[in-house]
Amino acid sequence: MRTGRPRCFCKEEALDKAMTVFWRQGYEGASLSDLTKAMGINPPSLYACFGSKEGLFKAVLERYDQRREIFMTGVLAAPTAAEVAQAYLMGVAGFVADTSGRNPPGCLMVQGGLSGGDRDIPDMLARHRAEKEAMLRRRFEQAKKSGDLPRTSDAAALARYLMVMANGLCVQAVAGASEKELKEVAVIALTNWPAMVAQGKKTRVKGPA
Amino acid sequence: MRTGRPRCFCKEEALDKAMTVFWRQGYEGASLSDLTKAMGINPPSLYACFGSKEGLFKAVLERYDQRREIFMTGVLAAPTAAEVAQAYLMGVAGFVADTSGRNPPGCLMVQGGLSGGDRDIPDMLARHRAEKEAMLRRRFEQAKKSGDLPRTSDAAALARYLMVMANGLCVQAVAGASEKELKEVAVIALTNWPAMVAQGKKTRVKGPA
DNA sequence: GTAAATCTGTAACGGTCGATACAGATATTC
DNA sequence: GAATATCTGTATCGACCGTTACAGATTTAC
Repeated sequence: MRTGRPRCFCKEEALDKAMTVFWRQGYEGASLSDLTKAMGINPPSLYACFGSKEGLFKAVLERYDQRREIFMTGVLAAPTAAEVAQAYLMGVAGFVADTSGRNPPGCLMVQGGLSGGDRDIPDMLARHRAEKEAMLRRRFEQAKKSGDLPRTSDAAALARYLMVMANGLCVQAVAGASEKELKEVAVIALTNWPAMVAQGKKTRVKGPA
Repeated sequence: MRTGRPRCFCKEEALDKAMTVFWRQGYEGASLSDLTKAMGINPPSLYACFGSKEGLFKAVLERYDQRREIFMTGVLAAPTAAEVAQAYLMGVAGFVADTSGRNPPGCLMVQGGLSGGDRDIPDMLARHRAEKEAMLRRRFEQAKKSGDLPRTSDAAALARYLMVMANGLCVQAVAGASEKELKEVAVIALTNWPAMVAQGKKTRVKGPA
């Protein structure tokens, strides 16, 4: 066992508290005093455990990823590409407009910071979002191979479309949109799945304007 | 004429310089020294002219609105609802991924700040985005009256869908997406317009899941 | 001309930022 | 027990934040 005085707080609980603050106020908007107050610890404890504010954020983001991994795994396991798309968008719509009060509105990967004094955090978040997009793209490529999606369809563009929708839902959610309103949008976005998957062909012919 | 020493800088040019800083770094990420440096003036000049950092931001946002008004007017003047949607999304896709280097990527109303230490600026920006959404909604309501859109279609949901897309495009743009990639997404989003406009009926019957 | 008004640059304000020095407390190791 | 290691709270660090006091410069009003 490790020597010295043991830690007086639960690391996971502290991360959850910090997550809420970053989620609601963004990386730059979350001050150290906001964080330590929410986490119920003093600055030296925070620094001993996480190294820096950025280190804390990275740990929070990792934990966030772990939580969302369950969701993504379920989504990708849907039997068809159409059902993947539906599960993803409806799931995101419900999640970002969470009415339970357990989470702030939106998504940490968006609300955490799109811009800032330097690009470190925005870039980090962009990489995490790109990773999710890549998961969807690979799932759609697999659907093309299995014949679920036509060969002409553009897996990358479809994944990007879903990601744009998801990010847009985050923006709308933090502006106060209700779960009902966001799910209406998700339904609209999913309505033309048949036309969408055929879009790859058109794109190849005439390209985007 | 006004008495006293005249101002040594052009107010409009200074606002444009400040706009770029807020656009790229967000409200909180833009420090006073960033702003005064970009504007080429000293703090007292800034405060005499704009009152405060928030006052400067409001003036910048007003100027931004003026610039975008030309775009929105053109979009709303399109003959059909389908063409309005196309003009809007393709226009936004081109704008937020601006390759000319004249503007930072994304949109001031999104990049300016989704979150923060307090909600003043995020709320202000949300109101401005909601205003644009309302313009689209009113245009679609008008299209319903003129028979361009079926009576069953949901003008509010269609406008919200376009807004979600536009905001998502901003997020994707600031993460480095190219104009080509964003326009591919816009094309996909517009592909199922006929199915989308009929969605209002479905929604009324079974509601969003 | 003189007075009044406004803008300018310098220089600094109090406050808060993220981050730490330090000493006391609490554990393991021997 | 003594030695060592780690965590804790207090109190504070220098840096930068948004903001402003002040004196000099430049204009109009009379």
